[in-house]
Amino acid sequence: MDRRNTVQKELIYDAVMSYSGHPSAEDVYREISSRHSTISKATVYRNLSLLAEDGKIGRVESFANSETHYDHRTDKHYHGYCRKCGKIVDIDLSYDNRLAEKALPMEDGFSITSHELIFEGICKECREKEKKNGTEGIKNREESSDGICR
Amino acid sequence: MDRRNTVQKELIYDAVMSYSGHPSAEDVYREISSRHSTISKATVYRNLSLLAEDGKIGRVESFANSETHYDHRTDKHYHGYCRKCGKIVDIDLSYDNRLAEKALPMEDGFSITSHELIFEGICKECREKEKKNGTEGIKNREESSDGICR
DNA sequence: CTGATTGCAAAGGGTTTGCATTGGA
DNA sequence: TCCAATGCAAACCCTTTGCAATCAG
Repeated sequence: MDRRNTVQKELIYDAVMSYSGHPSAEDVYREISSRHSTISKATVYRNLSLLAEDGKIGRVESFANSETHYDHRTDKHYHGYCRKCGKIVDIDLSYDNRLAEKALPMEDGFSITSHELIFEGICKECREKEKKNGTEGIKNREESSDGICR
Repeated sequence: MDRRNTVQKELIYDAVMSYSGHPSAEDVYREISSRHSTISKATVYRNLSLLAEDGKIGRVESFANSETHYDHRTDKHYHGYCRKCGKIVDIDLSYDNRLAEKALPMEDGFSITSHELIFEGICKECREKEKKNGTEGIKNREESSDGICR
């Protein structure tokens, strides 16, 4: 099952690499379809998976039932997750391989291969919004559809 | 918006507390509906959310687009996640509050409130299955529907 | 040529929601 | 009484899949 190069794959790769942040499949699709209007969402999903599998781009596993995000960085590092708008940010904390060695699964035979460390919090924009309208709710992810907090 | 006690809420709470492991909403629903056949899935989802919000039960945030799992433990601790069947296991590694202090968000104004550390790996049952039929695929989660690996 | 890749639309899973009804405080 | 909680079904979001057509190697 050898890989072939297609215009679409190229476009998708370029979109991720040039994206300042951590785009979701939807973000990549939106970005590309403005110019290449015939691209299909399925193609975007398929290629993001392939590219991540091949280590060409990074994948930020989804958290709390949100979307999967992709990353132009391919080195292991940690992420922060805004609990209001779902935005992903990079965290400056060196990746600690020894963590997996220290961890003892409490079930016989479970073997650890890697780890993910996610810092939950709130981003600047969402905190300011919270202050303004006194919103307390923890899931106003829809408020972010104005595009500001992404 | 004060909370009321209902038979259903009680049943759901009891199901989580007596479950050996980390049940999903589906697990809880299946467990209860065998006796209380009229309970609705929506009620299970709603109550699991309320109970977790009130800190009566724990919630294990979903990982890699799998289901959300719940926990009879309410103290902060880490989990392992089987990449083949999605099973959740407890990890014996003391919860490190200082991790959040050491982490520096690379975006201005992002404030961290907590963290999740997930150890990815493979459980005993899935490893043995892999050996047997030489399956290499990383997403045979359907194989677990036989109920063994949960 | 040949089979990997595409676009489309339909299906999938996990979860949430609208609404009339029920029932706890 | 009154509003939170229920059951049901439909809607929801994100993602995957089946299929015939296309296109890279």
